[in-house]
Amino acid sequence: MAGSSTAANGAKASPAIMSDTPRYRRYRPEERAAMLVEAGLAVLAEGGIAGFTVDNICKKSGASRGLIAHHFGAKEGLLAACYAAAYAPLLADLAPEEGMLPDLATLLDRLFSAEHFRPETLRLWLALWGEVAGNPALQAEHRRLYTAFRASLARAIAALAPQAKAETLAVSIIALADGLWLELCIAPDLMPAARARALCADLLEPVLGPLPSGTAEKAVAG
Amino acid sequence: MAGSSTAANGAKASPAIMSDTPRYRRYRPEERAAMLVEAGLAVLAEGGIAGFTVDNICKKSGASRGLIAHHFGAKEGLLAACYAAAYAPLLADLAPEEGMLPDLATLLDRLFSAEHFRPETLRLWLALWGEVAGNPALQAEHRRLYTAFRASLARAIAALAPQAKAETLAVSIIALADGLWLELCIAPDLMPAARARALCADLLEPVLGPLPSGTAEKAVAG
DNA sequence: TTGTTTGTTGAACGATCATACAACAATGGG
DNA sequence: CCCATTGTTGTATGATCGTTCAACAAACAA
Repeated sequence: MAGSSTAANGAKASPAIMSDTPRYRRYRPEERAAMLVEAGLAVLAEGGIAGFTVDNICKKSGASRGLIAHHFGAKEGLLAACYAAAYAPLLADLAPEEGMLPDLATLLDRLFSAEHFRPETLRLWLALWGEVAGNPALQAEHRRLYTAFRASLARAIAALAPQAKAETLAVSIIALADGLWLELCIAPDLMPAARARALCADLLEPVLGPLPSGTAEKAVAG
Repeated sequence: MAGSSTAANGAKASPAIMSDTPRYRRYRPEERAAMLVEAGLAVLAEGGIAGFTVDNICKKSGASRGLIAHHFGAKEGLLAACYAAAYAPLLADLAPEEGMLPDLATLLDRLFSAEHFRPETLRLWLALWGEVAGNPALQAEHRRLYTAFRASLARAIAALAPQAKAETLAVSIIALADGLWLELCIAPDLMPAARARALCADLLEPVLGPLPSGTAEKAVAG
């Protein structure tokens, strides 16, 4: 929409009317970056990594082509930012504050909350995981975040059942959640969040004993 | 390498020497199709869906560009064939023959065998899953194959422990395997096949009782 | 109002993509 | 040996990709 180097400039309707309506809005760098990240997450969820194109992202965010390079250096920089942005809410839910950790049943409720456990989110993760597999920088970042995630879970397990193999169980729980997530995406009607949560509890209770809100009610974030 | 419509034809070294060395080999359609599928699986494993290009596939298989369209209509046809080809060995391992079903411990050994449980294979699945999520045709095919897979597992569980919720457990086992597969890809050194198998057994044995080859040895296909 | 800063624009560019197609040649039957 | 069949080739084509960059204008200070 801005002026070009051609001669057909400034000839849009009436110049007098044009002058007081801004051609675009100027955002602070952090605001614009956040807009691009949000658009990037949206197109990843819609079309996978193949849909993560400059055109799609800019159309979705309302920005112009040049902005991705301007704010993130290149498309890959935006992808890394999208990755961090996708992980952030999960970590925030599972370890809200330093020192204060929810109990295991609450963690499971949040992990399988309707907010996280939905096809849209999984599609996003599928696209990101595929990239992580071949991108050392993203892989290192994933390892760092995953470790923190697992540690929170392990501490919650240890608090509930000191005799259990907390680290090992934490690994299994995350793996189970990821796998159930996958099923949700393939057959959304057969794997709602509540069923996934119940499946997880069924497998855990023989090891850890009954979990407070195992079957129903008292859902914290769902 | 074949002739072109330009005038610079037939001028390769010596025509007399050329005449007895075939310019290319002619395969039966099914053979060539299999070669292209194999190459497709390879490039998917190496570069994800982004690496699944006509150029890459043809270079890998030694064929020329036109063959994908000739044998599969379009690139998407080849992708569907690759998907079926990726699922086939898993199904063949888990339900070798109609009527004759291995016991659960053997099934787990095979599911977590070194043949299936390796990063290369996961990268392939990651790429395919990402496509399945947005492709109704692939999604239907996945559902069909997955259902057969789960049914085999459920029968093996029912044979071992009639009182268990076989279908539910089968779903959980597959989800757990998928999630552990994912971890393998992210941190191959931390999640070898044997550890994944052990994690699975740890979670299952409190429900099903001891599994024959739970801890070590007697690996069937690993 | 004027000038400076800087976030924004979009056309241009070369690379790469999937596909179509007409010419070519390997193979096998005659 | 010749001919018909048909699997194979690779150029041509138009679309789309990520990136660059010089011009532009919004915001703000003076």
